[in-house]
Parts: sequence; structure tokens; C-alpha cells
Amino acid sequence: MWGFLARAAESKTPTRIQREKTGLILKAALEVFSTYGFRGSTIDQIATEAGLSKPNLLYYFDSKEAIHALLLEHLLDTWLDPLRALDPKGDPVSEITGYVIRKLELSRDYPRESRLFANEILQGAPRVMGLIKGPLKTLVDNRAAVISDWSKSGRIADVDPYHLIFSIWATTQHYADFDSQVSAVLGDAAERRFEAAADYLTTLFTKMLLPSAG
Amino acid sequence: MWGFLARAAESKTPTRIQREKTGLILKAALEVFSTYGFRGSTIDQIATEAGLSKPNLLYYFDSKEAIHALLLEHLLDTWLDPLRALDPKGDPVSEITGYVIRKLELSRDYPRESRLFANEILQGAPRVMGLIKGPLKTLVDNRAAVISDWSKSGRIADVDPYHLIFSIWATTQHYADFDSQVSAVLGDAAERRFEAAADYLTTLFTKMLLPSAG
Amino acid sequence: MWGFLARAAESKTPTRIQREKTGLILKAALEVFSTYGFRGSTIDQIATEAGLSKPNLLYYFDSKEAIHALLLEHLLDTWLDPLRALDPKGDPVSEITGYVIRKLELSRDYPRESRLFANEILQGAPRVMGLIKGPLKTLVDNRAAVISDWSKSGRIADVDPYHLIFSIWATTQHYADFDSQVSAVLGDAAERRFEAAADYLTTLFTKMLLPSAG
Amino acid sequence: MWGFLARAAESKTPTRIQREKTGLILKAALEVFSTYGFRGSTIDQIATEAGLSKPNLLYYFDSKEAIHALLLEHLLDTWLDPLRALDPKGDPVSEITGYVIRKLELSRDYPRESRLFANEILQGAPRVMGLIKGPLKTLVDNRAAVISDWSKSGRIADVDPYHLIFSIWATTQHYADFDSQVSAVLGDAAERRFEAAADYLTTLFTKMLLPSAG
DNA sequence: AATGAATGAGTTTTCATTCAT
DNA sequence: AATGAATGAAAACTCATTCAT
Repeated sequence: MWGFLARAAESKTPTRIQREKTGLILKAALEVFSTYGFRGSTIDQIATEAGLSKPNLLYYFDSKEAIHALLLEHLLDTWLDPLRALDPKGDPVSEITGYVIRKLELSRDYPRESRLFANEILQGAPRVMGLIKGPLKTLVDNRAAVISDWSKSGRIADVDPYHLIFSIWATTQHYADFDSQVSAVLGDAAERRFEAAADYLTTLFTKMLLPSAG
Repeated sequence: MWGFLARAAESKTPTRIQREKTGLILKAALEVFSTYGFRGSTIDQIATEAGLSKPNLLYYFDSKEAIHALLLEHLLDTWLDPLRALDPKGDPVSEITGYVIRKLELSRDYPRESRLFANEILQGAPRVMGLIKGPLKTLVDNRAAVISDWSKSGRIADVDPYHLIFSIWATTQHYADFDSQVSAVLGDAAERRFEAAADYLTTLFTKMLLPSAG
Repeated sequence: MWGFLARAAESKTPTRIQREKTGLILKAALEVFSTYGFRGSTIDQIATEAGLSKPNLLYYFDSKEAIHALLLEHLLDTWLDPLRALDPKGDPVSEITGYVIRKLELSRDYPRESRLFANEILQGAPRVMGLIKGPLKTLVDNRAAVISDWSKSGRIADVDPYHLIFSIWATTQHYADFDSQVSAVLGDAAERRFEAAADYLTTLFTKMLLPSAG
Repeated sequence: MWGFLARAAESKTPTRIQREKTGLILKAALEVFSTYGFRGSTIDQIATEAGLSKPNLLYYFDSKEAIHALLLEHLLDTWLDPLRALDPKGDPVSEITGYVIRKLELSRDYPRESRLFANEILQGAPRVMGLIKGPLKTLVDNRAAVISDWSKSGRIADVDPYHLIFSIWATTQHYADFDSQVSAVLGDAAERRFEAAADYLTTLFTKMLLPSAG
């Protein structure tokens, strides 16, 4: 678990200080990378944000790349958890709207993670294409099959499961990734943007999925 | 209109060669900036892409920043055109699904512009916040009012017009901004992603907007 | 011919300034590398020695490695010229003693080149092993065959041609590579070290090669 | 004798553990310094090679420089032993060819020591010039006088004793210092390089020294 | 209008050494 | 005696921008 540490490789168990400093650095790096992108961020910024000297930061991580890579790796897991939680045995519509709500909560609670990921994908995913074509695609394929079954059995409307998933990702992550625009456009109403989005998106996807009467 | 030119102060009207080179540079800069972000791009890359020498490029533009600023400025106009085209006198549902389709076409035909803009918003819109709080917000407020009227008159379902617009932006731009992910997940089906998205999104927003029977 | 230049790759003919500066840099680099070794030398030292700023030096060469590589490449040619000049049709003893003298002259006139090469070989030839196993070995094999023929025909004494060549290299290059020691040991006599060495080595190799009477 | 120890000032006699660790460090340092040169070697490399932590290594030695200095000091003694052993009362030719063989054995058995020394001399002997101008020169002067006497008495041919010594050093140390080149050129024959060199060099110096008949 | 040349201010590391325990 | 932690000083580049022609 600590194999990513420059120094920790040598010692089996990380010390308390290692855990603390590593955490500090990752927190600072997330802040900086998610705001300025990989190339736009400097180790100096991250070190300052973390309250460390530059060489001290590099004592814990081998390189700027290594910090970024670790962040992305951790991130993808968290990011996919809600989709994993989609229960094939649950009620289709509530499973999916529940998924929407959980993704929206991630956007509200972890906007920096969302932006870090968005930044990466935007640039063609040079550092995470492997994860996308591997674990991410596998999971999506699997859940798309579940949704497809629901469609075929008539429990939800006929829908392209992949594009359904894309639209859920797009609409929920929008509130994290494009928050500066959303908040600017909403003005005073920005305060309640997540509640309003929850209502709106629940309706949107419920209407989309309700099997047509008849 | 040529105020952005470094040398333009000296001559009222740009020569043909000025127009050509400026166009070349902007085209190259769009390519580069949209792929690597502002900080991740170098003037050298842009100059090479444009087939110019670095100093020659800087003969036409004062700075890297200036090229970027001009690109964004031009961009926003194009970006908002479809929304402007939303006709208060048209049929509400087809006006809105028409808007969706036009936005999706922009994502298909101008993905680099979309990514450039997304990059900027992601980073907190440091260079375009003025435009967002100004012209963009004004236009959105105006169209939201139109949609709101449609809702109140019962011609479309009751819907939060701002979040409706956000969801249209999010879902359509997703196919440009997150294309690397979309295409990787879809695999072979990626080829028809825009046609499939058009179908899916038309259904999605049509269902959302159809006034409930009764 | 100018392909090694960072900038020159773009232009067919090097300008006068390029030729001058490139020459200056190579001269300075030879001085510095031959004294401190590759790792012990800094670009700053070379730039200062050449009277340039560090970035200016890097305008002409892509990297420290590139300068070093070019020096070694040029060097090996010069270094092997005397061996190439060994004439199979000449008088065996005078051909070889002539070779000794020419090598000794190289040590006298180009001691820095000799030391640069020695430094490289000493560290296991990490950057020139290819040249050694290729062109250098080919040439040596070829001349060893010539010497071998001379031995077999009885025109010189029976001798292992490879070790003969090694001993010529060793004894002549010693006056360049180990000059600090040679001069320190000789004291006042150091002034005439090359003349004395020429006499001594001529005798040494003449005695070695004279076919035994019989 | 333990004055070089950082901590030795505190204790008169080194403990067993001090002796062991010091030995380990010197062994490791020889390996590393002889391969990469002084500036090209890092304390980390040496510490790793010695199986110690960096600060622990610096507990035993004050600095990188101190380790290097001690190595060179020890080295010179070993290096000059064979020359010291040259017996004025022995048979001149066998004394000298014996010296050649012993030096060649040192090259075979202690190539790293040879390269460490060569590295130092190549760079102008900045750290051992004192030793060279002192003990080394004294010894060489002394043995040169012996050889000179042998020449004058007609027991060996007339020869410049200094250049004779230089040529012995050069030819024998060549097999350690330039081994990468020697082995590459010899190819398969490299395996027997030391035996072949012993034969060749014995002949070379015997022919050189045999008093001319008459 | 164009370009070869030059540079100051970064930016990512590296490394000998010190500190605290 | 040993080591995890920390750092100042360097070192190899990079890059937007300027200068001279």
C-alpha cells in the first residue's frame, strides 16, 4: 500500500510522520493540480500549499508525476464506487436515480477530484488511458448489460445504456467541473444549486426511464 | 477588430498577409491549447504548427496570453450562437431539441473549441469570468425567461430553465470534452457515437419537456 | 555535417556565427570535460569558459550529453588516423616506429583529447562502446593482420600484434594522460620529456621488432 | 591511524564494529569511485553498496572527500610496493621483468585501485600531488639511480631509467585502466589477455634491457 | 516582415550534509 | 550507533520574450 513512497519502499511500515506528510502532500497536490492542471502546477506551489520545502516534498515522492499518478489512481476507485453500487436486484428507476444523486453528491463534496479527472480526460487521458480501457470499461460494460436487461424486460423504457451513463456522468459532474460558470450564471441562486440540480436531474432521469404506459 | 494585433496600431487596415498569418496562428494555437492547456503549451509548438518562426509569431501577437485571449473571445460568440437562435415564437419542444442537436453538432465539428473552453472553465475561468458574468449570463437569463414562459403557459412541462440549459450543455459538450473516454468505453461503437447521442438526447429532452397529459 | 546543432537542423548552411560559437563551445567543452570528466563538469563551467551564457550555449547544443558525444565522435577519427596511415607496403620497422612517433606527437599536441578519451574508457566506455566494438576493432583487426604478415614473413620478430598495439597506445598516451605525474616525477627534466620519450620509445620498439639474427 | 574517523577523536582505540564498518565503507567506495569518478559518485551509492544508511556512513567519515582521500592514501602504498621490492643486488633483467609481472598482477587483481588512481592523475592529481612530488618521486628517483648504475656498469643496455619506469607503468596499468577497450578489441581472446600480456611484456622489456653483444 | 541570436526567470530534480531522536 | 527527516545549494534544462539585423 505504501509502495508509491520514495522512501517507504525501504521500510515495511510507514511511520506516523510519513503518513501525515504523505497525506498533506496529496491534499495539497489535489488542490493545486485540480486548479492549474498538471503542467500548470509546480512542485513549489504544492510544497508551499503543504507547508513543506521543495526537497522535503521530494523526499516523500520521487517526482511530480508520481504524485499525480497516485492521485489519479486513488481517484478512479472513488469515482466508480457509486456505479459499482448499482444493484441488479433493486428497483431499476430508484437504482439509477440513486446513482445520479450519489454522483451529484460526489460533485458537491469532492469537486477537486472531479476536476482533476476532467483535466486528465480533456487532454486525451495520456496518463490514465490504461485504466479507462481496462477497469473502467469493464465496469461500464457490466452495468450497461444490467440496464439493458431492465430495458428488455420492460421494467424501464428502451434506452441506450451507454449514452444513459454518459449523460449521468455529464450532468452530475458538470456541477463540479463547470462550477465557476454555473455559479456565475445562477448568481444568488447558486447557493441552492445542488438541491435544485438534485430535483431537476431526478425528474429528468425518472421521465426518461419510466416505461411508457400501454 | 484588429486591435489585438501588435503592429496593427501602425496601420488601420490589415494587409492580406496579416490576415493570412493571423489566421494560421489562431488555427495552430487552437490545436495546441486545446490539447495541452494554456500552461502546457509553448509558443514554439504553436509556431511550428503554424509554420512560422517563434519571433515571427510574436510579431503578429504581443504574447502567448494575447493569442489565448483572442481565441476565447472568438469562441464564446460561436458557442452561444445556437442559444441565440432559440426562437421564442417557435414550437417549444422542437426549438429545444433543435438546440440540443445544434450543440451536439458543434461538439462533433469543433471539439477543439469545446475543449479550449472547458479547460478555461475548469480552471475557474480566470480569463473569461468577465464574459461569463456579462454577455453569457445576460443571454442565458433571457432564454431562461423564454423557457419559463413556455412552462407557465403549459406548452412544456414545468422545469427549472437554468438547470435545463446546464444539462443540455453538459450532455452535448461531453461528446467533445470527454471524447477520449467516450470513445474508449464504446469501443467499436464509437464510430456512430454522434448519431446514437443525437437519438438518445432527443428522446431524453423530449420526454423531459412533454407537458404531462391531463 | 551540422546535424548535431540544436538549431542548425532547421537551416541547411550554418551561419558564420553558428560556426564560430559552435567552435568556441567545443573548445571550451574539451578543456572542461578533459579535466573534470563528464559528470564532474557543469554546463556553467563550459559556458563561462566559452564566454557565453548557459541558455545561449544550450541554444547551440541540445544538451550536455550532445556536446560530449560530438567531441568523442570527432576525437576517435583523429585518434585512429595514425593507425590508418600504417602502410602495408612500407618498411615494417619504420612504419611502426613512425606510428609510435605520430601517436606521441598527438599526446604532445592534443593532450586534452587524449584525456577525454581516457576518461571515457576508464569508466567502462559507456558512451563509446559502440564505436570501439565497431570501427575501432575493425581497424585494429585489419592492422593486426598486416603486422602478423610481417612477422610470418620474417621481416619483423614474432610478436603478438594486438599486444604490440596496446603497448604503443599505452606508452604514448601515458605522456598525455598521466602528464601531471610524469612532469612531477621528472622535475626539471620534464621540459624535454617528449624528446626523451621519442628516443626511448623508438629504441624500445625497434629492439622489440628487429628480427633475431640467424 | 584512525585520525580520519569522525568520531575517533572521542576514543583512542577503534572498536571492532568501527573497524568492520570502516572497512565495508572503503570497499564500497572503491567500487563506486573507480567506476564513476569522484564527482560522478554519490554518497547514496556508496552507502547502498556498503549496506548502510547515508547518515550512518557519515557517522564514520566526515565527508565524501574524506573517504576518497583515505582510499588514495592507502592506495599509493600498495601501488609502490613492487617498485620498493626492486632489489639492487638482484639480477637486473630478472628484477625488472619481475617488477613488470608484479605490476601486471596488480592490474589483474586490483583493477579498481588502478582506475581510481588513474582517474585522479588524469584530472591533474588535485588531491595527491603532494604524495607524488614527495614519497613517490623520492622512491622513483632512488630506483632510477639503481637502474642507472646497472646501465653504467654494462649489466643492462643503456636506457633512460625514468622513461623505462613510465613505460612499465603505462603498459601494465593499461590492462586495468583501459580494460573495457582491451577486452572489446580482443573479443574471445580477451579471456587470456593477462597471460598473453605477461609473455609479450616480458619479451618487450627483456629485449630492451639485454646488453648489446660485443 | 522575418529570423538568428540571446537571456532572465523559472522548473524539476539531485545531493552532500545536518538535525533530532 | 543508527536512522528518518529535512534542507540549501547546485545543476540541467525550458520558455516567453527581446534584440539586432
